[in-house]
Formats: sequence, structure tokens, C-alpha cells
Amino acid sequence: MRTINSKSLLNIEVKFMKYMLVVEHIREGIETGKYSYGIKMPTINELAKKLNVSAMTVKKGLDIAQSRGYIERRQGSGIYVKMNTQGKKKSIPLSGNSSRFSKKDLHTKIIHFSVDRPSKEAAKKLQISSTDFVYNIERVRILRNKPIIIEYVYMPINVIPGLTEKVLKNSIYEYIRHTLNKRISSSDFLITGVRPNEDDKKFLNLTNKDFLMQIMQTVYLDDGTAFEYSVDKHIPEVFEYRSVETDI
Amino acid sequence: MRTINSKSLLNIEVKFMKYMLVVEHIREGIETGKYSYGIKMPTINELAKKLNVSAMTVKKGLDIAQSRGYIERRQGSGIYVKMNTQGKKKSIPLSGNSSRFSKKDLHTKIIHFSVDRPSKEAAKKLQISSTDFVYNIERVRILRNKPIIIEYVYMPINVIPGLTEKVLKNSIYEYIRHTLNKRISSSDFLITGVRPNEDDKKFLNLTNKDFLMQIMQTVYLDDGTAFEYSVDKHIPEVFEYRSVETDI
DNA sequence: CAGTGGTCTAGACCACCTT
DNA sequence: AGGTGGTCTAGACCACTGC
Repeated sequence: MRTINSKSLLNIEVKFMKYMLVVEHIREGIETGKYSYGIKMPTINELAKKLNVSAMTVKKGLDIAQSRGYIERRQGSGIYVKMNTQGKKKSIPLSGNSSRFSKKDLHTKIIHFSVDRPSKEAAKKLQISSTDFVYNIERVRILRNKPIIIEYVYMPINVIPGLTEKVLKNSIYEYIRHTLNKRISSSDFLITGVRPNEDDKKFLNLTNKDFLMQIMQTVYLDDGTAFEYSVDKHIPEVFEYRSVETDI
Repeated sequence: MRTINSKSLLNIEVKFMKYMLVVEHIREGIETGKYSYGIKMPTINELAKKLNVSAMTVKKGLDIAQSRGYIERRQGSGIYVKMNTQGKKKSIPLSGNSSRFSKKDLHTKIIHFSVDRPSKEAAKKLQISSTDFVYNIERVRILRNKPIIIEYVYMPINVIPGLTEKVLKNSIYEYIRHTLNKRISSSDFLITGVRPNEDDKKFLNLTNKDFLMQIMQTVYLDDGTAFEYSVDKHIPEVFEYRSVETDI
């Protein structure tokens, strides 16, 4: 990646794509209240001049700001702020758990941890052979003594070597990012509502009357390798998925 | 919009942004099996030459193909096909109902239709005054005699004038697009799991043991006007939300 | 018709992967 | 070192809005 140093006068080296300057400018403007709901923003050329980048780069930044729901663009008219100061945040299923809780309140109980052959389903999703080995993990997330999420996770041992119970007790994603130095790039996921199975009922203290919000997902590294196939089931009290959709 | 005519030799005028040629090329390649899972695609320069567009335009098309989950891009390596022939489709909540059913099998029952003042919540979401008027609509969607979705819809009468029961029986969105000639551009939505209320139970034939998949959404026209605030509740058997998330 | 956003281009250069 | 994708630019031209 090409990087530039902004704020170098402050001796704080911030590495950015230039188009992220645009996104940051808008995010900051919304947070500080400079840009509030419905206001017309500066034009593309003004932004380009102010941030010292080309118009094309501003446009690329606007693409991202728009995809995040910050702004609305009206051809021939201008750019308008769409988000309120109390910014909406996407609850991203990438990390397998909701980020709405402070880390202190959240504990992890490991129900099962083994290395097995993958199920047919898991092998297909992970694009591996049924003779390869995968970690087979079952975890329960507990929020202030209340179990809220049960996770069934499959990861190829070749892709994510060296998993231990200690890692599972903390964050698998931290381990992948900071110990293995791999980058997570994308996920396909599917949200449905399901009834609990026997394990779900046992570990989340549920009955047949209860239900769960299920996310089935395949997660990819930035080299395209699928490294996780997982099924997370959340109790409805703590689940929400928020997003923005834009035409094309 | 700038438009060009492709396939003019066939006397079929297809109006496109050039970058959509790239998206279409990839979609078609996946559908016909020319591009199958894992295959390395032509390079950007090759695509540019083949489709007779600039490299930047190819890149813009790739952005869209990537956001649709068609491809994976690996810097320094190439572009790889990610989607299987039996293409995944996003079940888009924009239309308020799942598009997995043929129109023939789906019927609509209108439970309630009036013009009222908006609730505080609806006024806030629609960015209108509590003294303005809104359509207050309650509909049930019925799939082959089984009620599957109940919808509570609020629309400002100033923005969407002339709604009738006949429109409600068909598609409000068709009416907006083709009769009012307005364009729908984006939506914010929130997916949660809920228990049915009294109306839900009555009209979907549910009990307290049942649950529903709820989408609360605000939908915007391309001029930024919020024109719909709605709560749709789907029975879990027919609900799924599928998507792709990419870093940034 | 002036202003604004959208599309498109050719080309320079950078970052990363592969050999 | 060569190939490939990513970023960035300056500038041309188009489509739309609003005065």
C-alpha cells in the first residue's frame, strides 16, 4: 500500500490512504457536530482543495462514507449529511460476537475442543478435503453470569496452527491477527432464526419454547483462504444486526 | 448519467455505465461456467483491452463485483472467482418481502389502512413533524394459504400521495417507481428476533411459543427523503438474510 | 446557464506476489 | 525482476439541479 504521513507536524505518524482522509474528515465532522443531519457539505472540489487531494480521490472517499451511511449524494445538487451525531454502528458478525459489551463482563467457557475430520458441510465451506483435519470448537459466551451465545467453530489446522485452550478463552481473532500475523478480509454470512438443539438448551439454559438468532458464516483471509466456518447462536435479547443498503 | 450502447449490432439497445460491462462480464462468466470457483481471472489490463475500457473503469467494476461476492482480489497475484455457479443471492429487505417466492403464490391481505398522525418513533424516523399525516398500513402476506409475514408500514402522505387499497394489494414499490416515478436509493435496517404481539398472533396464527424475525427499516428516495418506516415480521421458516462483508 | 456530482481516460507510481 | 493489483492525479465530458 502506498502510505502518506499526515499530521507529521504533531510528530504523530498516521498512515493512511489519502481517500481515508476524506472519510475521517466526514466522520470527525459528524462526531463534533460540525456536520449535522441534513446539512449540505462542501462540494467535491472544495473538499479536494481543503484536503489537498484530487477530485477522484475525494469521490472514492465519498463512496466509503456513503457505504457507511454517513452521507447522501444528489447529482447536480450536493452532498448531504445523513447520520446523526449519535452515530449508528454496525454490529458486525465478523468477530463472532457482539461488540456491545465491555470485555470485562464477558467470559468464555470451552465446552469442547478437539481435532477431527470435517463434516461434509464444513469441508465444502472451507474448501478442504474430507481427509484434512480441522479444529472442532464449541464455546459458550457468558455475560455477567448469563450465557448468551453458543458457538460451533471449525478451522483447518493447516491454516490456523497452534490453537490452544488459552487462545480460545480469549480471542481467536486476536491470535490470528497478532500472533499469526494474518489478515482477515471478508465473510459470507446467513442470518436465520432457529430452535435450540440439545447442547444449546443445556448450555444456554433454554427450553423448547425458546429460540435463537443464528449466524452461519465463512470467514476469509486476505489471500482468499477460508479459515473459519462457524455457527453462532445468540439469545434474542442480545442480538441485533444493523446495516445500510445502497442501490448497487 | 452518461450512457453508451452496447450490443447495438444486435439491435438490442442496452444502456449501461461502462463499469457495468465489467460486472456483467463476470456475472455472465460465472453463470455460464466459464469462470468457476477458485479460477484465476484475466488481469485488469486484459479485461480493459477485451472490454475496450480503461483500467480505472475495470477497477470500478471490480469493486462492485467484489461487493456482490463474485470475486476476491489479491494484490500482486490476481483476481479469483469466489462464487459458485449456483450464485448466492442476497435476500434484500428493501422490498419488505422475500423474493424467493413466485408472485403467483403470494397474496396480500390488508388488515388496516388509515391516515393518522405519526407515532413519536415514526415521526423521528421519517424526519417529519408529529402534526404531519402518515399512511398507517397493516398487511399480511400469504404464501399458498399460509400467512408468513405481517407488515406495519408508515409513509408520509406528502411524499407518497395517492395510495389506494388496490396499490397495497399489489406492490407499493411498483407504484412509487412506475406511477410516481420516484427512485428508491437506500435503507437503514435492523434485524432482531421477537415474540408475537396480539395482532401478530391473530393474523399469523401463532401462539406465545412462536417467534418472529423482525426487520425495522427506514427507506430513502434518491433525493434523501425518508418515505417509509416499517416493521416487517417474518415467520422463521421463510426468513433468511444473506450478505457479504468486506473490510472497509 | 452556471454549479455540482458522475463517468471515463491515460498515465505515473507504489505495494505486493511470484519466480 | 517482472507481473499484478492499488492509489492517485489532471482533465475532459456528461447528466442533473436549481436559479
